Amino acid sequence: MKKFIRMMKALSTPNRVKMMKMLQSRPLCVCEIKQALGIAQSTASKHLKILEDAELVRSFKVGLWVNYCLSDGSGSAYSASMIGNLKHWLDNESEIQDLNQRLPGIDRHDIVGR
Amino acid sequence: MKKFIRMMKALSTPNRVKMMKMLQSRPLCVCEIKQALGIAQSTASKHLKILEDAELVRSFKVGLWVNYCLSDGSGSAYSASMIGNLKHWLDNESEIQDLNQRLPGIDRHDIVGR
DNA sequence: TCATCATATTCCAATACAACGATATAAAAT
DNA sequence: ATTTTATATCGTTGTATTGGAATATGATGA
Repeated sequence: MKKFIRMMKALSTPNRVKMMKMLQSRPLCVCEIKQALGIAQSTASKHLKILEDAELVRSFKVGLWVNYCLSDGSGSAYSASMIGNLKHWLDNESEIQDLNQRLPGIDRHDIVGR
Repeated sequence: MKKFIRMMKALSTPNRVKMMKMLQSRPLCVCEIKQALGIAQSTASKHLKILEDAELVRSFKVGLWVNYCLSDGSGSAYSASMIGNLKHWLDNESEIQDLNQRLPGIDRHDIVGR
């Protein structure tokens, strides 16, 4: 039950759902996500940790960057199912379409400081 | 997006998830649910309203009682999917098994006052 | 009409959560 | 070694949520 609740809570906030939708396009680092959503870096980092704890996302370091990508779902049947559902859900939402449009123009190398 | 978030929030709390699992067995009135979960009547009523707003549950009056049952999902694709998933999810959880065991012994006619 | 019963609503306290700024950590580059 | 860069963590603040007690609503029955 705790795992299930953790997953549902993780996906109960627009910014975290948006992160999931963005990660469907490609792996992203924290600063790219912060940039795309217009939130503080600390906020982005904390949200990603919550998604990771829910096994919805995994991370791996590449030099200074930490890349986040969708989990393969092997850790939790609930998460696997939601990851799959989200692939085709919410695509018609203008908030998501706007994001998908901006995302290709966002590159970690172009992002200034904090 | 708002509908989706509303549904996820609705299912982000153990007591509301338990209500969904109980309603898989049979329609229940507020006092039966309050009894099964050991919570205040006002709390049960409020939770059920949240589930109803998320289109996970619907209600109909039968005399003084208000029966709650699972929604048929026609109102929201997200809710329909989650209602379906919940049918086979969480059945192994001891919290849910305990509930299912107690549920047959709970009858609205035997529940005293507030 | 008045009392009763099940439910809904309101009010309040306690807790949880999202967001930010500031600081700490850790890996590269100089 | 020191500085720079990306990320993580900490502390705080405002807001949302949960839960219960008290009260209101609405239907039924005497």
